[in-house]
Amino acid sequence: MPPVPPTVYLVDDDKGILVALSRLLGSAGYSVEPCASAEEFLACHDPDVPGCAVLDLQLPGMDGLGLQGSLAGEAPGRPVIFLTGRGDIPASVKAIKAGAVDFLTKPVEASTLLAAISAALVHDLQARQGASQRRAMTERLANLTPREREVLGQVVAGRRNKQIAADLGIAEKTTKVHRGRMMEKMGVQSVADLVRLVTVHNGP
Amino acid sequence: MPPVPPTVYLVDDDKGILVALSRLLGSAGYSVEPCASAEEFLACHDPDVPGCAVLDLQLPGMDGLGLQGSLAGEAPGRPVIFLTGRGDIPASVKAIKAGAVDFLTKPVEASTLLAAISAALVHDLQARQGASQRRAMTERLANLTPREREVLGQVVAGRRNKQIAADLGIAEKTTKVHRGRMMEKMGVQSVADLVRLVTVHNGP
DNA sequence: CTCGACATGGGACCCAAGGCCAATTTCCGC
DNA sequence: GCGGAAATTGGCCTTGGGTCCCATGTCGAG
Repeated sequence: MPPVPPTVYLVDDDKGILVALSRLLGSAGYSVEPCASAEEFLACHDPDVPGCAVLDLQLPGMDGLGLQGSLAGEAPGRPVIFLTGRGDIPASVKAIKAGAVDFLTKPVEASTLLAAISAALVHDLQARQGASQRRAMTERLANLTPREREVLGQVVAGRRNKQIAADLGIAEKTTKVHRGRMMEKMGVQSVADLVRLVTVHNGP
Repeated sequence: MPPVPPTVYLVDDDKGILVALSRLLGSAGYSVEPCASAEEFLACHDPDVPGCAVLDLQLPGMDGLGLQGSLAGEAPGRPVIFLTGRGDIPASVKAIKAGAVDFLTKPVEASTLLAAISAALVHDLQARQGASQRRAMTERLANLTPREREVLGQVVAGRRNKQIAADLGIAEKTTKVHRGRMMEKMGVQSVADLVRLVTVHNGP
């Protein structure tokens, strides 16, 4: 449906699996990127493309969990689904705790894998939207002068202009000026909106 | 250290396990509540006691995952650790996804179990603190009159007194009265504090 | 040196918020 | 029906927030 179909990165050292899954996912409408190793995946991986990763646990070089760790370092974290033949419980627990969307075992039902991928893509979309909002926020923050940022903090903390002025050692009039320009640059009309903006940004 | 030591609920149909773990956890300073079945556990379970639950997967009657589901329905959700002999990967994935703190397999290292319990107790403590704050908030909300609640919503939304008055079809003066009493009852001095209070309450 | 961004404020003015005092109406429970 | 809580509104005054115009001073880039 979207103009840019989501990409599923397949990472497995078994060529047969790679071919079979590529066919399955391709016919499901996904763009597929098959890789035989973590290194190969990292080389062709574009964090800006929406999609998810389906990883085997056993890989030459860096293993699946290690790759998941690398991926988690980036933002927005690419959603990961594990698909492995010889997984054990500790590995599955570790993977899910580290944020994996699912942990499946071979052989896998096509419907199961597709459902997991669908869920992962939902996660990815939401993560991207959140990241986009956070970027916009960071940008607006960057346009503030140091003084305006200080005033922002105090306003969000619920301080009065008079108190802020006393804290900063300036006239109340001046804080009004900074405050007004800050509200303008942040694109909000009310303290309520400002607080929501800031807490949403710093929270998740 | 705390005057009321946290309780660890042990649910396992193997008497030997129950005895052995009771001894281990008792000597670690925990209060222990051994149960042979989900039903027995639910009967002696007091949600108000701080602590966590260590569940086997296979139980007579309701199984571990079912029990976890029941527990999740309550608030604050009692933290659950699974400890099982014949667990499989899908069960472990399901358990962790459903919020289990950990999923361990028998035989378990004492240090592993104790670490998991320690983590679970941290979760429990934080959940209790959050629930306590939410209760306090709900109580304050309950003390508001219907009108005050309406005004609360509009104020948090950043509306002006004049707009609120127009929306409610009343005089601006009246909204000021409601607003003042609402701020008083909510125990906040500024709109910023109010917004934080409300969003923290409705968020997590 | 000049320009622009930043910080600083004074004066005037307007609107918003809130406190104080007083009043009416409505509805509920005893 | 009476007491009381809730909702409603008025007037009056103070404080707070926000805007406009204007002015000064610093500092770094060009």
